[in-house]
Formats: sequence, structure tokens, C-alpha cells
Amino acid sequence: MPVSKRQLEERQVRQERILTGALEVFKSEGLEGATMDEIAAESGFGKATLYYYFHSKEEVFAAILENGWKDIWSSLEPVISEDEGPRKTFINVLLKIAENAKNRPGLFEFLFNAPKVITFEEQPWKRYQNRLYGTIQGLLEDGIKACEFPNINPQLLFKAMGGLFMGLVLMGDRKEPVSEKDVEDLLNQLITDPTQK
Amino acid sequence: MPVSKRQLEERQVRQERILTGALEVFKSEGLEGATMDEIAAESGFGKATLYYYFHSKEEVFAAILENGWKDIWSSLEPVISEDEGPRKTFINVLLKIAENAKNRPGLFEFLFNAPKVITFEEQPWKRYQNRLYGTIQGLLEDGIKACEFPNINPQLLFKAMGGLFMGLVLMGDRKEPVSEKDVEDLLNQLITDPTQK
DNA sequence: TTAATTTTCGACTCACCATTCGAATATTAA
DNA sequence: TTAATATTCGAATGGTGAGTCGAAAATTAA
Repeated sequence: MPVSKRQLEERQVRQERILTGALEVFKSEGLEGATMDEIAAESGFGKATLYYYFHSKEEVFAAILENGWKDIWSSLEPVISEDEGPRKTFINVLLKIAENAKNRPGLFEFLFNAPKVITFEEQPWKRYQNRLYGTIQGLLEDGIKACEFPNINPQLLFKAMGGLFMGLVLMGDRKEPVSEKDVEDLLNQLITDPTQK
Repeated sequence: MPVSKRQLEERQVRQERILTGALEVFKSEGLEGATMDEIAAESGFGKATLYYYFHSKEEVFAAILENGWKDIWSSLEPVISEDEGPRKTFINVLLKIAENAKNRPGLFEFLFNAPKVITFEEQPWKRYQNRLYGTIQGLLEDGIKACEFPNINPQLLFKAMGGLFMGLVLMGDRKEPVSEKDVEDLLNQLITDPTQK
């Protein structure tokens, strides 16, 4: 009798405990500064035990990314399928991401910055990222066609919005972390096509 | 007689050669992936020679940052002192930064991303960065007062613009790197206060 | 209880890399 | 030319950290 369901669940729980500890270490030590020893200490296991649950440090990275993107995507799916038109949907998507970011601080900085630092061969989480980016890109294109956004090159608008959003959500100082109302106001003002009014 | 002027200049040149090589290696290997051996090879010196010109790898990092920020600041100074009103000045500042970024690809990504990865004790370049940020912050505040920008919390506008600009200049793909005209158009549209029109 | 299986772990190995050494070569000044 | 000084470098050093080993403890199944 190979493995009971409970056993599988407990493994899962331990893996998540490790991942949580790892993220904690990354936050304080940076991506490269984090060592397996620290991650082990933080998550309350011996180092060798980490290797019982993950093959390598890289796999720990990858697991955090994969889980993170999967979560973000699944929280977004209902918002997107609701479909209240490109402009509203776009704003809702950003707000939902911001909400996630607030609930799990550190994770999203990791998700968006990690790709710059690490370069794996296989990147299963890339699928989620691309799906998200593709969706947003599509929303912008539709919105421009429908004259709900300024008439700019969509690619450009995407970059600008991406950067803007990073600035809002991730560049947060210790200060008050930008209320949802703020984000909404700002986006409403910036995304309004001046020629419309 | 200690050192001639020419000698000093030649040292300077060699230091810059090393710095250039180092930046090249950082670009291809990432900040932590870069080794002193590679930097030595890239810049055409023996490894030990690097240590004749710099005390440590960290000092090489610091020198790149310091030079970079000094350059960016001195190219900006005339634009700022010209003073054509907050809005125009702000746009000119961004365009000037974009121009720099285009001329020395890689450097500015390094300047803006490095702080996230590395944490030194002494950061002389921080002074330049703060001066720049302070200036921009001031421009935004003035611009808001003068109703040349949307009436939003300046801190917020700063973050948004910061992120937006990063998105434009640094998030560039292989694709066409966003023409100056594009940037100008986009900023003009986004920075226009809708209530004005 | 006992044997198999799962889980845990500290100590060890091994490669990599920043930094140092010490000697060689080049340049300068007399 | 010669001695002092400046510059160069490959080879050694030392520390760090990813990944492995082999044995112990815990759990499960009979």
C-alpha cells in the first residue's frame, strides 16, 4: 500500500511550509543571498530534509513561482470572464492584482522581479505569466478599438501600464501603501482618453 | 616626484576600461553571476591587476553606480536650470534620461535595478539619486499647484511616473525601443489634466 | 512485536570564487 | 646604467554554500 491520502496531504503541507520559509528568506536576503541553510532554519527542517522534498534550490524557486502565478491567475479568472467591457475589466484586473499583492506581501515582488535575475531552462510558470500578459494586452487592444483608451500603440500602452502598475504596487515605501481608492482615481484619470471629453 | 599628470590620466583610463568590461559582464551574467575572472578577461587585464585598481568587487560595483549617477545628473542639470515651467521641464528631464539610456544601453538598467539587489553600507551615489528624485518630486508638486498636472497626491503621481518611465525605458524588449516621439506623445496624453480641457 | 517504509538530519564533500602573495616586468628619474 | 617606483599577473589561499551520505528515528502494516 504505497501512500495514504493523508500522507500525501502532509507532504504537501510540509512542502508549503518550506516554500513559505524560503520566501521569507528571499525577502530578507535577496534572491542570491538566500542559502539553503537559512531556508532550512527558517522553515524548521534540517537542510538535508529540504532535499528530500525538493531536488535543488532551483526547484524551490520554481515552485514558489509556479504556485504564485497559478494563484494569481485563478483569482483573476472570474474577474476576466465577468467581462464588463475592456476598460472596466482592465481596471478590475489591476485592482485584483493589487489586492493579492496586499494580502501576500513579498510574493508579488518576487514574482515580478525574479525573472530578471534567474534564467532557467524550463519555466512552467511562464505559461501563466504569458496568459496574464496576453489577456491584458488583449484588453488594451479592445479598449483602444472601442475608444475607451487613448489611441496609442497598444504595445506601448501595455509597457506604460505595466511600468505604472509596478511603480504603484511594488515600489511602495514603508509609507502608507496606496489605498485602492487612490489606484482607482489615478487609473481613471490616466486612462481617460482626453479626446473623449 | 610622486606621479605625473599623464600617469594619473592613464590610471583613470584603465579604471574606466575595467568598469566598462565589468558592466559588460554584469549585463550578460547578472549581478551575482559576474566573477572577477570574467571581468578581468573581458577588460583585458590579469585578475590581480583589478585589485591594483580597486580594493574589492564591491568597489567596482560602487564605482559604476557612482559614475553613472554623476553622469546622469550632470546631463540633467542644464535642462533643469533652463526652467520652462514644471510640466515642460518634467518632460524634458524624462526625455533627457531616455536619451542617456539609449546612448549607454545596459548602464541605466544597472543603475535602477542594482539597489534592489545589493545593499552596501556607504552609498555615495545615493546622493545623486536622491537629488534627482527630489528634483522630480518638486517638479510634480509645482506642476500640480500650477494645475499643469492632474490634481493627485504628488507622492502617488511620482510613483506612477517612476514606474511608467521604468516601463518605457527599461522594460524594452528586443523590438523597436520606443521612439522619442512615442514617449512624448504618451506623456503628453497621460500628463494632461482632463479637467483642464 | 517485527520488518518494511518514510522521514529526518548533521556532517562531509566538492566546486567555485573573492582576495592575497610574491615574484616578474615595465617605466621613470638620476 | 642603475635604483626606485609603478604595473602586471598566475598561482595559492580560504571561506562559503549547494548538494550528498549514511545512519537514526518515526511511522506504518502484518
